[in-house]
Amino acid sequence: MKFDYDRTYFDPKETLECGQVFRFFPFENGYLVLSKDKACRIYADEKKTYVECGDGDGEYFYNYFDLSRDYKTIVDEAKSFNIPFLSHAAEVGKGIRLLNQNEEETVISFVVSQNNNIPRIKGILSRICEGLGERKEFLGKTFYTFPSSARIAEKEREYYRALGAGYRDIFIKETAARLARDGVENLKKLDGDDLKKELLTFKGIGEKVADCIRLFGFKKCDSFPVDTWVERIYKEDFGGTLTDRKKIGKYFVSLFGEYSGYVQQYLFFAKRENL
DNA sequence: GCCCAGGCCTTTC
DNA sequence: GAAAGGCATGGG
Repeated sequence: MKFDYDRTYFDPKETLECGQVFRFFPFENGYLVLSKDKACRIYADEKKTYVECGDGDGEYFYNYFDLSRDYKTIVDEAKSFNIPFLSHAAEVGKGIRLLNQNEEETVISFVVSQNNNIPRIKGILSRICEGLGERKEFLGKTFYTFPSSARIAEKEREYYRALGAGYRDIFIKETAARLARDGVENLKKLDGDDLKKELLTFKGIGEKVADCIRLFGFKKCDSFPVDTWVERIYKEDFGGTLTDRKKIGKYFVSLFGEYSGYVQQYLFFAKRENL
């Protein structure tokens, strides 16, 4: 099946390239996007963005791309802070949408992300899926599903080392083991503060990764992950003087409240794309 | 060879 | 509680 949406507030490149997701690839005139065990094709013309997926997956991807939310309000709200760089970032990134990603896939993905670059993160996750996921086809193209936590936990750390995960090998295995043992449902029940506390008890999950997981995997929008790019934005574009990343994050959340996650994405995208 | 990447853990003070 | 060192790997 296929559906379309006004491109103004839903742009494929902006949504996929703003650092929230790693399993997507150039495909024809757009992208192939993989989530959990599903795939879709996404592309755009001047006016509209199109999503093509399996007949039973329309609702899944409508929700995945967060299409029931009004992003005009969010962009206007971001601009209303009257911060020049933010107003600019919200304008050039107004086609960004915060995805509703699978929780367990998000946890593992951001454990892999620490002290790492995006192309390499994508490669490691691809190889995990190729090795442990289920082989499927979509539009004549082979893809692999994201494996269950139990499946990931079965392998020894050396397996992930051989995939190029480096010292994160043990974090991947142990995090998956705990997710498989405890179940993700328990995490879903927690409120934002308790969720973060719980995430911080996982080895390999610190402040920044916990913020990414609670934002991208659990839609806690009062999150402002601070990585090297955000630290740069804070210093160069906000004239900030704090050096502690935790304090920088608190500062931004106190400023942007429930819009923090969206604002963070606009800023990150604009900075990284040098727009 | 260098420095950096959506950082975190352990040790030490 | 803060600061410093170590950590795997690949891209630029």
